[in-house]
Amino acid sequence: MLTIGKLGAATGVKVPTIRYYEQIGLLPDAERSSGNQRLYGRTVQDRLAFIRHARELGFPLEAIRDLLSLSDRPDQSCTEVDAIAQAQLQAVKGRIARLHALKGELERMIGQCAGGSIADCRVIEVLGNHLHCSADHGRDLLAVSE
Amino acid sequence: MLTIGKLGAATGVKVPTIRYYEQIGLLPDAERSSGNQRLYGRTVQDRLAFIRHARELGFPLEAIRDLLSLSDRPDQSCTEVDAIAQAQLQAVKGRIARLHALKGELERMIGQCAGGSIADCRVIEVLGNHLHCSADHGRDLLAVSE
DNA sequence: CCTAATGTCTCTAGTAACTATAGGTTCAAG
DNA sequence: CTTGAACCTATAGTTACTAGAGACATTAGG
Repeated sequence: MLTIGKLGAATGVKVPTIRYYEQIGLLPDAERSSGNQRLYGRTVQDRLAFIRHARELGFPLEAIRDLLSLSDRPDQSCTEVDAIAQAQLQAVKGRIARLHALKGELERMIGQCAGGSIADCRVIEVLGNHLHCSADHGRDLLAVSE
Repeated sequence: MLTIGKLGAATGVKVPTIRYYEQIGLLPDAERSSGNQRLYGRTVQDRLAFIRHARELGFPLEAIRDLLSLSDRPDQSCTEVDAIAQAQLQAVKGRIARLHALKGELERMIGQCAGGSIADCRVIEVLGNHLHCSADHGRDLLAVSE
């Protein structure tokens, strides 16, 4: 059995975050030692590793809650799980494309900045102009959960 | 001159968000009509469009504040400008790298989810297993602020 | 065994960046 | 001139944590 600190070290999740996950019901209420300290077994460690990993991949906690409840009913189709992952992938692809465009603008700005004033800087103009922008202005799935 | 609703429609920013941006000083205090309603001109519209796009790209409001300060003071010395731009460029590069790793991970997960039942679905297993993961666990993949 | 350091406990409050609600005012169409 | 949409302020709620205070538990060294 691990204390909360050991569990945090083992999974890379901070101690207050573990307590927070318990509080919102993402982890079960922990067993307690004689001195009222939380104790964790392998099951909870695996569950927390899953949460950690899913969070790193940008899944919001509610999506993770869904995934965890789905995995408790392993006979159902994984279409729903796949859909969540697909949505995340689309959002990520869009972000990469837009960040590449911005990277180019910043690099050009830094180059131009070598000798002059920034009056010529086009970064703000470009970002402010829809015509120069490849973004789809629909809802950004990742924007919510960061 | 646009009302706040028209401005929101023109830029894709919700009305309460515009008022919030004014409140935190990201937008200037708006002109008011005789009936105390906010009125906006082209300058503020451009500024808000810039904020919208920068937010889509994941920049925190404080970074956007920095970027805007460049356009607010176009005579600013190039040294300071260069430092801010370089910092933003580094942030963008880091985000691209992490998003790229994330993209690969999601694609692999989806590839392994062949549409069967959850019992066979690799997505959940992959998410729980660090050994299948190429992500850098030292840092939050999606962390926005550097 | 005692002590000091570290770890853990609960609770509250703070953060970013909004979003929603309540209760009132103004504007534009019919 | 009325009606309904859009606007106003102010407050509170959201997500996913993070930080702090003050008290109890555990562990390593002497």
